[in-house]
Amino acid sequence: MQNGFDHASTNEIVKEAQISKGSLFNYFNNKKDLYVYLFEYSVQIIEQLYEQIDLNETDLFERLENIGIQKLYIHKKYPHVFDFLATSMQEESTEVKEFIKGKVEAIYDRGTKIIYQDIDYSKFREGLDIEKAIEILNWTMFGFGDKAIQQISSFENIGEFGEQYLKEWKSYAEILKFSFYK
Amino acid sequence: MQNGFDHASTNEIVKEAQISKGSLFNYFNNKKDLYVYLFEYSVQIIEQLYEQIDLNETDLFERLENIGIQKLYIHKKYPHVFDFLATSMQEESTEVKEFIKGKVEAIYDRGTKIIYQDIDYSKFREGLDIEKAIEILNWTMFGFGDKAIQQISSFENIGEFGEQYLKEWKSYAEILKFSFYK
DNA sequence: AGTATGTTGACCAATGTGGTCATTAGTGCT
DNA sequence: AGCACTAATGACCACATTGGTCAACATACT
Repeated sequence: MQNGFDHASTNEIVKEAQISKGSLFNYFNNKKDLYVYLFEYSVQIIEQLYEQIDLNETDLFERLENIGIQKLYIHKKYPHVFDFLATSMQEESTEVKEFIKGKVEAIYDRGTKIIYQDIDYSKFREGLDIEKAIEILNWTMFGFGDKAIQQISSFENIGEFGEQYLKEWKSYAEILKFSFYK
Repeated sequence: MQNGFDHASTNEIVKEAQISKGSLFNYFNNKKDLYVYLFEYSVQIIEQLYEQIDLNETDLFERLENIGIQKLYIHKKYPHVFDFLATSMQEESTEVKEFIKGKVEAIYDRGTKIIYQDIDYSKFREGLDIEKAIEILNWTMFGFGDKAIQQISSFENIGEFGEQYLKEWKSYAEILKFSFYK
């Protein structure tokens, strides 16, 4: 995730993971296999997130709020999954480029499709460019998410953090609702 | 910028830069000197940006709009300056870590101090949490900036792009003003 | 004790590392 | 053209790191 495929040496990996070189190559035939495994693992985690989305919730803010919390919990459990996929998208190494090609984009596309499915857009005020409004909402959610992740390590109790996170987010959401909703 | 100090090999650098190894080490004593030069060069570019800020403009949206355009032009001229400093902040290499230490943060702090100097906050509606509003504004500016940068390469004429960029940004700004201003 | 499974790190050939320097190419001047 | 000077080159160096192997060891269970 930090260095990309070519510059991620197995020596560094085993040192960081505190396992021996032999053990790594006992479980994986080669470096590429390890990468592929990690990639597919990350994909699977994100697919799980998609499946947990409640499509009966038609309010956009509520929907995104739920996803945000899920994401937070996933990030606590698997801290590098999202970053790994994000960086894999701009992987330069010829050895894995072919394998990745288009896969991440496809997942993101599927994600946005699900996330915005069956949303009740009649709640938005007239004269508003809804697409742009959603972009703004997305950007502030990402921004807020990043901010939260930086603070997450200072909290022991994830549940407690989740509550405070939710409460704080609601005040940001309120500001945007003021402009977005009727 | 892509690999960090340790994993940025001089071989790769000269290949990418299309110069010979000898030429690189004719102008720089060693790899660290090159890094330090690049760092200070980037800092200088950003300082220039700060100096161009018009402090007589007290409207926050106008102020940020001007800075956004300046940033866009800088990005066109020096495409990696901002990314270089952003990644240098999380540089792990012991060889340059000490040199960077705190410098980037200091520059960012100075930046935010200047950017929000003498802003007329009386324009904001009552009951609004101004700090949070500014965060939202920042996040959407970053988001919009990223989006613009991805499109910038497809434009030949930077001036033309700047105009379209500005026009599009104004419609985002309008949505936020609806919530922020009286 | 014996077997099966998991883990280790010294070791390997191959490649890559930051850096050097004698040689060559290019430029400007007379 | 000839000369002087600067700038660019890439083969070369000693050494470090690379992905990957494998015989030896540790542990757990019957």
